Amino acid sequence: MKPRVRFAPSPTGYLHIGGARTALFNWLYARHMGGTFVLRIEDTDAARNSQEAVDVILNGLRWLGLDWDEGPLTGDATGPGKGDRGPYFQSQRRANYLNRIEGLLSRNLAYEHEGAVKFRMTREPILIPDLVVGDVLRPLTDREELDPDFVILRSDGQPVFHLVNVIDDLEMDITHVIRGEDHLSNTAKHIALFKAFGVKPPHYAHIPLILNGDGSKMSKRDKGASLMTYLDDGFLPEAVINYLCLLGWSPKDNLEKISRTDVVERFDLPQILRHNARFDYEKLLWLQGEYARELTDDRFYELAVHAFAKAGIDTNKFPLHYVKAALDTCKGKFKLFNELPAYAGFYFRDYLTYEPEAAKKAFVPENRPRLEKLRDAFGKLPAFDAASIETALKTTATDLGVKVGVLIHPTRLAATGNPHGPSLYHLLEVLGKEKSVARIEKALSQIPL
RNA sequence: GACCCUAUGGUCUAGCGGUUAGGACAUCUCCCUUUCACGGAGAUAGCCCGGGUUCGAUUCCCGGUAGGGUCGCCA
Repeated sequence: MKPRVRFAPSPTGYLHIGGARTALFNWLYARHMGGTFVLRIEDTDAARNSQEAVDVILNGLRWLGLDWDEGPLTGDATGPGKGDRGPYFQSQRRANYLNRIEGLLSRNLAYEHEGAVKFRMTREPILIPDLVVGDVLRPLTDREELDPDFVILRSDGQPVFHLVNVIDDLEMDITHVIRGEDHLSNTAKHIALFKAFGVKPPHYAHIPLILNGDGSKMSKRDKGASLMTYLDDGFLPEAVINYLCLLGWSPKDNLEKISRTDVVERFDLPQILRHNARFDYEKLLWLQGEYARELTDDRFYELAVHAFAKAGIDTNKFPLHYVKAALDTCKGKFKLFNELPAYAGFYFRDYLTYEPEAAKKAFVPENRPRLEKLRDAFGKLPAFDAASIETALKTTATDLGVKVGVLIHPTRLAATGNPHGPSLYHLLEVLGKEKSVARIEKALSQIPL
């Protein structure tokens, strides 16, 4: 029998990076086994839920490329879904829950208490067989000893998480529950409920949690806790996916950069690690650089243009060949797309602000005659291509008796405003003779006499 | 407080009853180079502590410590 797994987030308005990894592991397992990946929205808390909050989840999963075989098609809880075990919003499944509760009440497995309904929890320790952790024997805690029974239907008429989660897993024929380790202890309750419904519980696989870089627990407030911050910062989904795969799972053969299809081929539950992992932003950045460098031109242009637009720079005002030529000088030189406007905005702006520290060093009186001579040399060039520019600059340096760096650094600053950037000769070629000379001219006006 | 899970360099990890404990990120040095990035060469750095089992434990067992989780009419 092919496994059926599910990702069952609650729409709170954001998608936790740990939740994204849970979704990823479920998706990987389904794809590896040829099973079914179900997306179910646990929106029982009506006051807190909204279509926008659901969209955050759907968009996050889509961005990562984690497609679901069954689940909602839109954020509308009453809207259409795909799959034959729907609806896939818990808010639409209320009748099922009430029926199940009736059943438990009639068999005296649950009872009313102060307007709520409580489940008669077994007093015996419960064995939780876990595919990652192994067999876990979970006895009652001291507080639970006092009152082991727990509420399954609130006095306001809302069924609680433990109940609806179990009922849906049961009715959706979920075979493997892959979820965060924070649910491990609660699994005893879930197993007891499955037994009360006369059904064998699914297989469980509890995966370790993701912690902050300093080892503290990652809460909503922590930077980087939300998946969308990575999208907003200009990360590539393939980099995020790759990194997430490496957190708590290992291909075991020293592979670091590994494609999604290779992971699908290798992924299995026993390889999941048992201990929590700290989120290493630097390593994610490294992977980002790896993937950014091998982007196809078309995708690179698209992401770059979008990044500029987000920063208020409309590249559509420039000829397409100019935009492409400008972007070509940047590819592989930066990592995050939201860094691009600062890195290469000079191509699309007329007024530059010079980086103060660099300007202090470069725009000094002794550089005035040097830049003047270089400006004249550039002005006389018949063809303003990178090779000619390089030759002209080197010849000028030789004539002046200085190292090329003496000319290069002030020229770069004059042309871009920054001490760092794309290859100088290539960026000047893209800017063209007129702009290049004009920018040197402008820089000369900055130099004190 | 009780219960549960976990423990290899700073971080992610591989590994094993006997290994020069492997890789990656980060850090440092050097090379390449117009800057940055890339690439190349090298360096620093690790088996949480204490018992036990064993000829021999990083590896197996127990205890401690530390981190994380759970014990809600939150999910």
